[in-house]
Amino acid sequence: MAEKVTIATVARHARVSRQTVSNVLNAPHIVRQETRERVEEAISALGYRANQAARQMRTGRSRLIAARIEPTRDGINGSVLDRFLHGLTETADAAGYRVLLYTATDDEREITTYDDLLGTYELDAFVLVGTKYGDPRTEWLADRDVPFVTFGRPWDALDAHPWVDVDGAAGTAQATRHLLATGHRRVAFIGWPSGSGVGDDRRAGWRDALHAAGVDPTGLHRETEDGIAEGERLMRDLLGTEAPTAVVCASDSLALGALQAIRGIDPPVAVIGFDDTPVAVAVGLDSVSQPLGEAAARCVDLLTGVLDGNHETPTHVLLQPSLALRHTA
Amino acid sequence: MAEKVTIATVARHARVSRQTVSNVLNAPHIVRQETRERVEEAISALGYRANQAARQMRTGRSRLIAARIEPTRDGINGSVLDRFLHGLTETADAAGYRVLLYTATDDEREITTYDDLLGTYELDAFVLVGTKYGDPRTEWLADRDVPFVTFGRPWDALDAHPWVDVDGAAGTAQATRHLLATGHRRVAFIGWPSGSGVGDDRRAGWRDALHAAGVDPTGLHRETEDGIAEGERLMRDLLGTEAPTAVVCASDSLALGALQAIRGIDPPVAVIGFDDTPVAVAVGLDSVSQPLGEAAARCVDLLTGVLDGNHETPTHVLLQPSLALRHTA
DNA sequence: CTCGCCGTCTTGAACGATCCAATCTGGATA
DNA sequence: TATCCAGATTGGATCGTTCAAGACGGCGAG
Repeated sequence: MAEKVTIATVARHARVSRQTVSNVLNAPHIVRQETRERVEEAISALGYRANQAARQMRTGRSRLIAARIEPTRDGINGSVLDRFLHGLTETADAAGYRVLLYTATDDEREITTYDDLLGTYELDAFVLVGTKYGDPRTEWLADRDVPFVTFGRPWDALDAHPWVDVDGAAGTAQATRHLLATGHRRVAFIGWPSGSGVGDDRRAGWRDALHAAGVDPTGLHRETEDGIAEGERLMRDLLGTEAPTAVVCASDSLALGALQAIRGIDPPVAVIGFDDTPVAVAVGLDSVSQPLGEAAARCVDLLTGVLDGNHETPTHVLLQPSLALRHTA
Repeated sequence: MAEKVTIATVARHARVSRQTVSNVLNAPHIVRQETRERVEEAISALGYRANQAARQMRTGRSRLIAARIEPTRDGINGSVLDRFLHGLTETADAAGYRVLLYTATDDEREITTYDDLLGTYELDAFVLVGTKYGDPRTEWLADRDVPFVTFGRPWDALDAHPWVDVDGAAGTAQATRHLLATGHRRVAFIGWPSGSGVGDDRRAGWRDALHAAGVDPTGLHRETEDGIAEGERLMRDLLGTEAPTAVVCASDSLALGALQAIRGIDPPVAVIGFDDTPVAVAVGLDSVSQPLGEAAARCVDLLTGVLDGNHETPTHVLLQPSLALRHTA
């Protein structure tokens, strides 16, 4: 077992002082080129790697970003988080940061966890996925000047903190326009009850697209909690009245339920879901696809912007979704 | 902003020395009860938290465990990892460890990443998900005496290193027995080509269960790469010959394909998948369910056993899966 | 010629915890 | 009263890095 290679080993090897080695790493421009090259040579020859703990102790920065991994709620939508996390890890890596996972069963515990992570690990930043109106977590973090980004807009105060989001309204609008373009007029919408920012946004996209096309949306929409069974129930309900010929859903779960409700109906009712989850891919359901990798990358961009003191970076990013067309619309 | 609370602050507050505070934290039994209580009181009054970087610098241990998050291969099976990671985070947390994510596109890069993580962050251990025959990664880690556990057996040398796995053969056997018990005789199997430990294991479970029931499995099995389209193709192929009345599949992807192939056939062919992914839940597919939370917990157990020098813990854990019955069988 | 400045490099101290060896305390024993 | 001992406590050194301040030589301006 070779002994540990520290900055002192490198310094000895390159016949300079510790500080000069440190400067080569952290402020290369103040070191003369010839010296710099000698040091860099020594670094790679010895396989030196800066010890993060020691660095952290001095600078107070851990180069660690915390992200929450949730208890796989629905199962269907859980995979969105999975893809987001992967993107986050990849981009953070490239920026010299690492992603630390944490979980919590409720908001209060989550805040305790923040305290813990900050206190013992000195985390640099947090990434929150999904926030609600008046979220206590963002408030807590903001109060303490802890850098953080949310994936999802703070609907009640868009300028409260940095965020990255996908334009849900644009997604449902795009889906609706696609259906209109293929000849449908009675395009329905199955979504969530009013009050959730995300749900309202997605419904608005559908409504606006219909209005723009001169179609009256009255009677063409239903609201419910998320879930396959609920989607099926509401779709049957829609079919019972003046049946729509197509439907846009606020989630793949709802869309999957709708698909089950229309089985066997001819001509087939077109269905478009939201999130492009693996389930949608599996059953060939058309769906609005969120650019999750891109979203994760932007989260990291925003954070590094704040962390590296670059205040010129924008603090809000709204990404455009795309339509994954298969064969249900 | 209150100034930082260090071990010295606590010591002053409790009118003892730093070392005594440290002893209260790391070796409580050698401190007189009265003193200990005074120190503990000071700790909670001041909200003191041991600084991990400082501790790590002295002890060389980071209390960090690395886990890989993969690029969501299939999408369907990706969610298995998601659930596993959640369990890992939760259990590690309880044991005083944190989970750090990493990714890599290929084995070579992954090993470079190990080197990096060990060098700069001094990671305590690794959790690998899925290993192949003669995996270079496990070899590299073992060579350097880095503690690690795999979720998935090293099929070529079961004693090579600690592992946790789910008994796939038991799962397919259970599925097969269930089908036999409900009156099926011609129970087919759609799996992966020979050579993958996991695939061979799952096929063996089916075959053994048939043998035990006195059913000849000849002509009742097909092999292919994973995927929905492949599952559908092979199911049609099976139907073309002496049609089976039920089929057990090595994955939910294959099972989903099989389901599409048998649509409209009466009496319906029973289908059972493997992994109990969200897709299976969504479409009501019966599936063999792996106890992922339990598996993650056991991984942490094994690691802490090694890390805390407790050599009496077992090094292999084989868990039993269960059958999630819905309505396709 | 001297002074100050700049670029380059070096030295000592500090971050907050743990380990080690030395010291203190109080009670039992000679 | 002096001695000893075990248990509890203390101060100093240390981990590897960065920060702050200073040293050194050369150069241009006064």
